[in-house]
Amino acid sequence: MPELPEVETVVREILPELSGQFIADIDILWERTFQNKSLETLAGRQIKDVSRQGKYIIIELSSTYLIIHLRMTGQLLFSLDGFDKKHVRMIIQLKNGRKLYFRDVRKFGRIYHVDDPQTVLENTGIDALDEANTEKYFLELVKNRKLNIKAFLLSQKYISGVGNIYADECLFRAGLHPESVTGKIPKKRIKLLYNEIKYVLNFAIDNMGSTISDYRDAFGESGSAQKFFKVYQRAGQACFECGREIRKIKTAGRGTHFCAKCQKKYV
DNA sequence: CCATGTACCTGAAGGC
DNA sequence: TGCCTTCAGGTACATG
Repeated sequence: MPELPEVETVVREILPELSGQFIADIDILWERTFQNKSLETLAGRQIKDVSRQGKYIIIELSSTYLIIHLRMTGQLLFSLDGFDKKHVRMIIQLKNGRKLYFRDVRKFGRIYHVDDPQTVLENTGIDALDEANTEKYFLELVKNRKLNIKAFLLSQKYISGVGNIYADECLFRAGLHPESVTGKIPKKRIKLLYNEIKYVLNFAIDNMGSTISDYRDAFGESGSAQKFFKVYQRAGQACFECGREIRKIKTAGRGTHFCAKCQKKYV
């Protein structure tokens, strides 16, 4: 479920709440959620920082790390009045008495305990919104690749953070057909795509992410960026630009929404 | 290198 | 009502 804007929203919310606090204990309610690759204990450690790379949340502790991936239905939530504990897979208890709940209906999400973040992040590309993802860098990544552009965006090894919703929205705005061959797209249009990626992700962050069904922020609130989708989940409806019916196909194993008139296919 | 299918899981929605 | 299929903000892995 959550892509870069949703993860960023959660990180911004939990950073001030967790920073400087100490972990008292953890409860594991579904074994596979917690992937322990460290010999260090967690109890008693202080939280130094909370950051993000792509869709990974990185919690830096004194000399060790917790790295969280929400996958499809994961939620990181502080307990609130009327909090539904159903589907809670892990609980991080703080010494100040607060608890951070990891709720995850489909059980795909993971919390890794590692001493070196690279053991989890080694195959993850530069974050799409990182300053290091410059236009020049992006043009180099795209060069000579033969996979289709939707698969390129969904892969996390080139740039990270873009998922199925925002890939479709970015491609629409850039006027690019999702099955275009990456290396065959004119430079000018790649530059346009580069700018749309930054725009779409930042716009979604400004709107606290998108909520389709499961996504909630750390305080249980929905996002609102879904109100502005131009193609995602609009199959059969009229394109806002030209009126043609939005189509849905399967690309790179995922449902893919696009306008055949507005999005040009380069092969 | 790239495409496709499967696996991991639960639940909602649609067809009959 | 119920049974069956398909689909879902993700990713790892196996196979041509």
